[in-house]
Amino acid sequence: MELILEGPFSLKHTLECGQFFRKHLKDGWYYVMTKDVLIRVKQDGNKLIYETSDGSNNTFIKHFFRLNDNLDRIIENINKDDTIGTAITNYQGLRIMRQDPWECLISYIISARNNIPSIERSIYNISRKFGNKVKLGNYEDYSFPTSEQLGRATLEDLQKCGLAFRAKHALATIKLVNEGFDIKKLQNNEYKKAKEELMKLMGVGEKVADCVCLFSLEKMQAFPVDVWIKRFMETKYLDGKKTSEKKIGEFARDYFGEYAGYAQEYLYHHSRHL
DNA sequence: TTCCAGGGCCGCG
DNA sequence: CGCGGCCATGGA
Repeated sequence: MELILEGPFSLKHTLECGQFFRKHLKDGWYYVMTKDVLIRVKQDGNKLIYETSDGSNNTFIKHFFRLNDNLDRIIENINKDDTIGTAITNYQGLRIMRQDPWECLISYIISARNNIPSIERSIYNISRKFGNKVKLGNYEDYSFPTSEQLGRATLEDLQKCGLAFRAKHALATIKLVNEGFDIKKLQNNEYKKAKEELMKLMGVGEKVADCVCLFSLEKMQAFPVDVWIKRFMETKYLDGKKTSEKKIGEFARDYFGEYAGYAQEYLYHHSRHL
């Protein structure tokens, strides 16, 4: 199938900026696994050419890649100085994606004090072990396990999948969700309230909560502060002074405004390629 | 060998 | 509240 892009979009920058863990580039196609849908997609100028495992069409693709966001207006909003200006120029068309809240939550609990290849491997392992096989042509992947499916996992299972010390965090959160903690419903709350509720979960602190808010709960002012963004912000925006993650987040939301999360993703990607 | 990874929890002052 | 120690594992 084919989708004509109406605003700026870069599939490459969007998928490779680090926000999303389940993608694989093969023979010029990106294979993207989200929830229980496998997508094969590539970009040709202002066109997206794609196929989905369940027949999902343009509406789904637009939703997933936030193609309805007015990116020109957002960029105009956050383009406050030369530092972010450079990042914006380098990664034109980068968009925040709209991930599934449950998948995003578990993924970022796994991300704690971890590196990206290892995070990707752990997520793949739990999907293979507890999810369902999904096929697209001769390519195979596994759906992200539902909370019910992950509810069958033991601590040892999760450790074998490579979660290490994060296994007990994940297990406690899985249990709470299965007891009725509704993540998706937090979309209806204000940013601060949604974040506060998320932080009641095991393995979810400031940073993970901000990632879940930004990538899956429509909170575009969330500004996740990890080690990379912390160093970069201290150097470029805070006069080289050591500053707490909390204060960096507060500064960024105040400085960049309601789309601070977009600013964060451009700066994060930029900071990792210096 | 040592250091680090898209941190969070816990105990302490 | 803010701080330091600790948590497991693989790769550079």
